[in-house]
Amino acid sequence: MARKIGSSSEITGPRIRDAALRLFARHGFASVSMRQIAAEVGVQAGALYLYTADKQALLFDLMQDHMTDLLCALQALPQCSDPAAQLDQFARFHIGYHLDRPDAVFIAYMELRSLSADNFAAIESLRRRYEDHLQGILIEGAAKGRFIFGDAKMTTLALIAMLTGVTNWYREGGRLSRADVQTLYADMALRAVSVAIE
Amino acid sequence: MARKIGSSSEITGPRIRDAALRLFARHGFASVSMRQIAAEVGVQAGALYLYTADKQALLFDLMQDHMTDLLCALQALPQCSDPAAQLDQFARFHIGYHLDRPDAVFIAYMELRSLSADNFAAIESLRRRYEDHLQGILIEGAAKGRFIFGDAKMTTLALIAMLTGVTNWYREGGRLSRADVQTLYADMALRAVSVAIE
DNA sequence: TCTTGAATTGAACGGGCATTCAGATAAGTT
DNA sequence: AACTTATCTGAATGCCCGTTCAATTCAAGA
Repeated sequence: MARKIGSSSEITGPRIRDAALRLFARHGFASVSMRQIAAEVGVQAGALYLYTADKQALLFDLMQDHMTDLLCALQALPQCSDPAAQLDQFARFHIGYHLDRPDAVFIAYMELRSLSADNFAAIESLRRRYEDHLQGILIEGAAKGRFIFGDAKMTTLALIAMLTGVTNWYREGGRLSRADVQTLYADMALRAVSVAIE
Repeated sequence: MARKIGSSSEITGPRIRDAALRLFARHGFASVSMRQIAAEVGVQAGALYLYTADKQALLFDLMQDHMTDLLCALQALPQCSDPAAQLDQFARFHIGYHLDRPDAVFIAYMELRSLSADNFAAIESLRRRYEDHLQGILIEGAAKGRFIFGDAKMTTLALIAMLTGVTNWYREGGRLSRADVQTLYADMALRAVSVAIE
């Protein structure tokens, strides 16, 4: 037997990417074999190579799409001029976006070292753009005298690490709701740069 | 040829653990082969099994020793009663300890999913004890009216994620000194729970 | 209905994997 | 110097890896 009934690239392609995303997130890129991904989709390993050049490209595409989508969604946020409102919005956005895509986020932070040098550089530059957005908010807030903090770059990285950490423990249906978590993290971020809350 | 000149378990044992620590941190547990570790030490792969039951035990021992040492060092800190001083001390300790052992820390946070179920539970329980220490400081500070925050458990995890994030970017000899970084992170932690700085 | 090309199989390739173990050699002890 | 024991080799075992490709079958347009 060869071509399967009901088969089409519009179905198999996304199914491969979904399976790879889930398996990479759960077990790690290096531990997942092409055969495992294929089995999840219900095809033979060879069929994967109609949809990706190789395993590395599969990982890179997943990461690049995630980062691109993230930057797009960030761009689409409504503008506001008050620094505290901007930081609050950023924190809520980051938490919400990350809680919606736990697997993609996990991969984007854990599998950087599985990328080839070129691919790593490409992803790092996208990530850098995201960080720069937050850093811009912090610097503007400091210039306007609304924020106080020690070092803009370090504070940026510390805040992003803090916010991203939510994916390590948050589970749907737990003690705290999504909105609770967004508020609590946003408030912590604001206080961390000396904005009084309540 | 068989036994090598100058060979002894007191030398080879630690060298194997050092090599494994460095290689696991750099390339990931799943990507590192026993042959690579052996080559780093200058010995054949079979010799590793005089020092570890298998590859999984090698990882587990590294992680367990790291967590045990961390808890020991935490215990050894001088006691103080002021909540703000306690949090400041904890933040400085965490940053300093983690900057001293980047490889061990990296493995302890990245390779949890490479552990067997039993080993994972053991490491998680050690990590839980560390988190509980910080949570105790936060709860006591809130009870004394010195700290304000939304939720103790969540704040604990957020602070630890923020502090641990330092290992992602700090490099010896960079723009900020070790002491700078400790001060900046400690101040952010304090502000995040509403303690006024300066 | 026939033809074309998209989709997939299944086998094969060369290689690396963790782990085991009999045999060999050096270190240490008497 | 002789003996014991700790240490290590090197080959072997059985398995899984990523990737390729000729052959095959289905879908869809003419």
